[in-house]
Amino acid sequence: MKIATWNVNSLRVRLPHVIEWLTQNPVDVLGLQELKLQDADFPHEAFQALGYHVAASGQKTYNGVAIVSRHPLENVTRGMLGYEDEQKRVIAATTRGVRIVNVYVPNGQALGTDKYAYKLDWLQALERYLRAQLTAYPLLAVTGDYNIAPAPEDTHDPTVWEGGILCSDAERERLRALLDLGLSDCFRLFEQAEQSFTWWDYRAAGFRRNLGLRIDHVLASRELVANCRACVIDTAPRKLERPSDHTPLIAEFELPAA
DNA sequence: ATGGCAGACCATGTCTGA
Repeated sequence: MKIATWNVNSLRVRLPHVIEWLTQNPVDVLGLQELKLQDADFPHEAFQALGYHVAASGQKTYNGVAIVSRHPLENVTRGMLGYEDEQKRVIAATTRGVRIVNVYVPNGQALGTDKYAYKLDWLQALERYLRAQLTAYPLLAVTGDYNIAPAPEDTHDPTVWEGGILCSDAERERLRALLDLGLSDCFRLFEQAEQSFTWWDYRAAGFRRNLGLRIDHVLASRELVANCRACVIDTAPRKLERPSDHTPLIAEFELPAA
């Protein structure tokens, strides 16, 4: 079972890329973030035509998440129970016995801002939410744009990023708390090339110069991670005309017989 | 030292992103 994540930065603009990518990479599950469109405008037909099922939670202009799945989606939920939030950042569903939680973690803008406080509060709510999800669903994958680089080596230049937004101690502690629930960062289960990133700034030729960050992750529960066979970044879509600033990350699992 | 690009919106500038 292949489970992928991709922040598309406007599904309206990126739909051709997503459809082409799914055609070339027929993953079982794809978590999308930053749809930037309302549910009424979600392009269901394009995914149906490829044989995919979709559950979405969108809003106008900002945020928005969806789960695209080759197999039917069950027990779809939107948002985090007990955490009121106008911003559409969480969607979850079960497919083939695996619980998928797909998240778009707040950016946080800058340390000390209201948005930063919201990010830290939101991450605490995510911890509570995932603790409950793990209890109910031992086979759990959490896909998403976490907007946190876990360690200095997940930035192109620690002297630029360390201590700042996406790399502050408080953010990393919140991510660590998620891992401490019994989740693993699938990417680091395997030997990887140095300077491996999932996001590059549009400005200053960031991608060409590989000035990136690794901020998109697939976390897997103990029961699921035992069956993880690979985790790779696909930089191909970042090379296309009018790309998203993020590129897909794919984790592959050998599932125990149902 | 700063901004640099991209997307959305009752747009011709402003907000947000990371």
